[in-house]
Amino acid sequence: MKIILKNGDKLEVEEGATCQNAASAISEGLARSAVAAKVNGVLCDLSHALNDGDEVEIVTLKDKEGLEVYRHTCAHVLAQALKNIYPTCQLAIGPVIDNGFYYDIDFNTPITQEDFKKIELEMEKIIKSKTPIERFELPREEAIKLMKKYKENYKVELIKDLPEDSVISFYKQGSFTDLCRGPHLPNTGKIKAFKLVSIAGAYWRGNEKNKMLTRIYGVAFAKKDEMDAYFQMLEEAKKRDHIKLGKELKLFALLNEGRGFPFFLPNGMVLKNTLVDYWRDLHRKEGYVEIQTPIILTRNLWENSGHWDHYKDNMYTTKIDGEDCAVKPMNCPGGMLVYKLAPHSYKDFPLRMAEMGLVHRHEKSGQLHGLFRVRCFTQDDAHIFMLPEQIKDEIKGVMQLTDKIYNQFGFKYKIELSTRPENSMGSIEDWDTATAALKAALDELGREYEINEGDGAFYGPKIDFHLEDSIGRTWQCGTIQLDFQMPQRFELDYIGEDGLKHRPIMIHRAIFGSIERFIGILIEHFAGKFPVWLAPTQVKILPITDRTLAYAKEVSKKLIASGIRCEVDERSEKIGYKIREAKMEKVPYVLVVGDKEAEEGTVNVNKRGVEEKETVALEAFLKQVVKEDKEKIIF
RNA sequence: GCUACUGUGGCUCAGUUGGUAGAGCAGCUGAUUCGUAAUCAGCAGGUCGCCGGUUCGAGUCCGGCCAGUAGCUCCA
Repeated sequence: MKIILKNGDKLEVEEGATCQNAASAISEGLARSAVAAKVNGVLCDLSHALNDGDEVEIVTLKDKEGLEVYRHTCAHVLAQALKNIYPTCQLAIGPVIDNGFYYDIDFNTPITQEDFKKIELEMEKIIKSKTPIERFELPREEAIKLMKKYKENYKVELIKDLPEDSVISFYKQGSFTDLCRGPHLPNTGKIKAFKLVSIAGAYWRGNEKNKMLTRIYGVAFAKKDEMDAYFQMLEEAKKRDHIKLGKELKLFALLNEGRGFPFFLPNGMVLKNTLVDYWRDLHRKEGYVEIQTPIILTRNLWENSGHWDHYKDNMYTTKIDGEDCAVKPMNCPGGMLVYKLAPHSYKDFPLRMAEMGLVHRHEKSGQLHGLFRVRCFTQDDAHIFMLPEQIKDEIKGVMQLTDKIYNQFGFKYKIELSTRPENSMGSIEDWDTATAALKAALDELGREYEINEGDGAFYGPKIDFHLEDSIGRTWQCGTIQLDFQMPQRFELDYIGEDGLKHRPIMIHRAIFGSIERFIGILIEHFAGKFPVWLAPTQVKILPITDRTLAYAKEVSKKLIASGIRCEVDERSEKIGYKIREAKMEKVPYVLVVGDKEAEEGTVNVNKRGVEEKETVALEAFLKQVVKEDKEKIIF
């Protein structure tokens, strides 16, 4: 028998010995840390039998796949523990997810988080027993019989969905057997760090018409300290929660009187307006024109756009003079009407039409969440009308603009390209040209991207941007979508060079996505410590005694005249108290002014996040803060 | 919408086995004029999410509703 063993360094060790399975092959190769093996490129158990000439690769907990095997085994240990404690519960599915696993179970007695301790103890017991995990296979009918014997109705249903002639694999650990594709750890003792974290309802097979099962979530890591780091990250995320900070920093309010409709308070309004100003300035420079279309429009428009048929449940409707109307859930139809106001020539293209549009959508109550999911929000929409040969350059332009904006906030991001789905509209040629143009734009810019085959909207291919915030979470924000539907439904046209009518190519794109949501992300990304140009209050001036109040006001006057958002704390409090408060408000610059400063015409600068304070001439400080505001510097 | 949990003054929370609410911060008034994360004193502020039930009596027990949170589903 000849086995070729590859370790992490791709060092090849040839073994002429008698390796029966992957485990023994690997043990010859000095790889104790193996949790699974790849035999000829296929992930399998360490117990997998080998044939002459097989190539075996070690999979450890450092590999993504290894960690998945580990977490999957955790799910089985959870299932076994549950069966031990609640013998009549029925198992559904127990897959691996980011950071851990879950198991969906049909309990006949309600369970709560308080039961976790008991379950975890049972899991510990199973882990300590180091029970071997063995794989066995059965023909389909036998498999169904076995699961019927165990009264696992969900498993029976799962097997019945598999092809007639398939061989079904099971994994057995002690008295517990579960239907599973595998692979798994060689024994339960390999699990070092896990914790059950939450409980939730989940529909069987994700369909809301089916029975709701109980889902138990757990996390699992190769080492205890990795798990600790994970929980630390969660703590940090909790501190940054935008709903909490929004309240503390008086940015916005969520009230019972307007569920899903956020109130923006003065501080939050500064954020919003600053973002909009920034957006407007950039778009003007990029050759966009700006429009505004009405919030309420008549039913026939929405019928024409297709929304009345397909989106009505999410739309707020009303009657005006007896005529059905709807509040816009999207800006496109209004934009189409603007396009149609006048005939267009190919010479008008590319026509870039932007709209900061306020849209309303009736989201179901359980889906609302802070500023992340609301019922009214502002989209930084734009529609670009163009010739087919302009697609590539326009996409490039939008990509570069997007890049500029995301960099402004220090976001890293990932790009996804979604291609034609099955139920697409428009000709295959159109899709091919458009998709090729999107690819060409990405390639020419040298951007890395993932392709989501068949994941485009039915009306066109799209590019999505996923932001990564300062603690590693990702958010879908920007999108560039080609739309073959709207121009057709609204019969848009232009006169080409040939004097004939043609249908324009149209994209819609958004970079922030929703201003409200983007603000929520920014709050969490910066943990409320906004860069100078965004900070609601940029400078707070603290007079040490009432004697220096006049000087403080003079300083403030100068700053305000230079366009800086500045406040004076006029209260007769001690300086320590004022400092504390200003710091908690996360103001970027706190200026302390006492007799000394008043006399010299200086300010004592306390920069956020910097321990050392410095006393500088007022003019010098003014120059610096104005520069930071204008140049939108991030720190 | 579904499942689980939560809901006490502006905020953060306490409230014992059911005996008609308590603190700190913030606010207001007064004193203090002080050099880098809380000066002192006083005052005011709540029909305990809403509705109903059990009880002599409910913030506390039961039911319904509303809202929030974690998920699920949804986001043409």
